[in-house]
Amino acid sequence: MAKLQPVRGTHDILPKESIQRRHITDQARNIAARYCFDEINTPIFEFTEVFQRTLGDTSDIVSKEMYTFEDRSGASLTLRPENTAGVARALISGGLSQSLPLKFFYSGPMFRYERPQKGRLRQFHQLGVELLGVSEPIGDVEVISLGAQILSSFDILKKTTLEINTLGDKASRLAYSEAIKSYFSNYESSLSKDSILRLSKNPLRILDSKEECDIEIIKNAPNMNNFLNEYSRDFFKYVCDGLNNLGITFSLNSKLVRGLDYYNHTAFEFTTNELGAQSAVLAGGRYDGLVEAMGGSSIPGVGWAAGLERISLLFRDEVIASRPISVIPIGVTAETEGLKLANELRASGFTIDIAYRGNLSKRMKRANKVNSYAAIIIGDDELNKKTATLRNLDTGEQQEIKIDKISETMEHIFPKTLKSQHNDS
RNA sequence: GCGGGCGUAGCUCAGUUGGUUAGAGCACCUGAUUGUGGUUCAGGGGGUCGUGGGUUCAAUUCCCAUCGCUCGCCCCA
Repeated sequence: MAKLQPVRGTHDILPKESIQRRHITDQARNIAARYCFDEINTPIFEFTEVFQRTLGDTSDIVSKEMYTFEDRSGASLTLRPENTAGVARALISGGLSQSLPLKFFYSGPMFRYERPQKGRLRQFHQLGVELLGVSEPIGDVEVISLGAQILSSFDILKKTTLEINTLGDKASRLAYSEAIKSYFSNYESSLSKDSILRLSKNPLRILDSKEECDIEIIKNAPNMNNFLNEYSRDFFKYVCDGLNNLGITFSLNSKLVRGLDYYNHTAFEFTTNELGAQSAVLAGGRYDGLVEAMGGSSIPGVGWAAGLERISLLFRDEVIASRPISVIPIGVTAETEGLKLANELRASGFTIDIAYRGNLSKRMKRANKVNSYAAIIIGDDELNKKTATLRNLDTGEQQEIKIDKISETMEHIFPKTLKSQHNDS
């Protein structure tokens, strides 16, 4: 339809899907809370610099995927393409570094100007965690285990594979980067266009390439392991041992480099092959240099982000929608009484839908359509007797109840579990 | 940014080798049932056939362009 459409790569999240989304974020937030990660909310836009400086000019995100615009004062702003930079900025601008270590959970929309496809949108949603101020590898282990726990709670951990790698510390990474650079320089004429560019800007990224011509050359490239210094090697060993200790299975993937410049040491991805071209469900790593690069003091960090849409695609269980009680007034006086009654019941915790229009039959149909488990009918007969007719829509049983005692009576007839059955997520 | 596939009712889709008023199922509305839902039956509304142009006596159908969706490349959650 050439009518009003949402902007490309954006979607309306209708009630049915919203219920599922809320369930996912609520559950993730609760589990993160058990690890003592507290929720943080940062603005969805920042000064462009915040992302430019931290993600690195060579990253695809900065070079071609950011939603950047000028506001009325001429400042360059950018819709956040990810949230780690925003959290790091909050840490610096809020002076939070006084109370390290800090553990944050977040969820919300992110924006990247990409070609939409399955599991990839221009406005998408991530939830994630950041652990700041812990340079020890135990932090990596806990953060990864939190991710595994969350995936497991949706019963989708089994659909994923945890891949991990180490990029080493700064010194190791630098040494390796040099070696890679000189190795690939020998084959410059055979490399893909992208990789030739990477050669000067960010040689490690060549290892990530999926181009036929590159893959041949990558096979014999120097291995990171040979360039790790002792500290980096011990660090990674601790992480691997830690995961084994917790019974978290993983596979080593030395090609796992990660797109963003600020990563060092541990890099990991929970991947799946059930999402078409997109494989990463939850991914992250350690970013010890980030806060400093942004102008703060040297504060280490490790964290991950998960794609809500991707989790949602894997997590197919129907989340049960709410079941209300329908209040069905017939006649003007009954409507007045019905509104009062509905509000009283809502105040005591019941979920009430009012059937607005039509004769009794129509309003009963409405009650059935919204899946009510009971109907409270008020008409002239009832008004005269100051009662209401309560009909159980599952059994068809019907009884008269006194209007002035309706809340207590209802609480008595319907147990708490029924009353709030949809409010538990 | 680059490639492939697809655009017919709110949804899922049929259809036309170019030819009167374009179909089905589901959904929606009305009635059978003026105070009793789910099932059933009868009827009804809803389409500029994505948009613009071209070819033709005639285009939803063929051609071109464009927009959108979708899948993939790249990259990422």
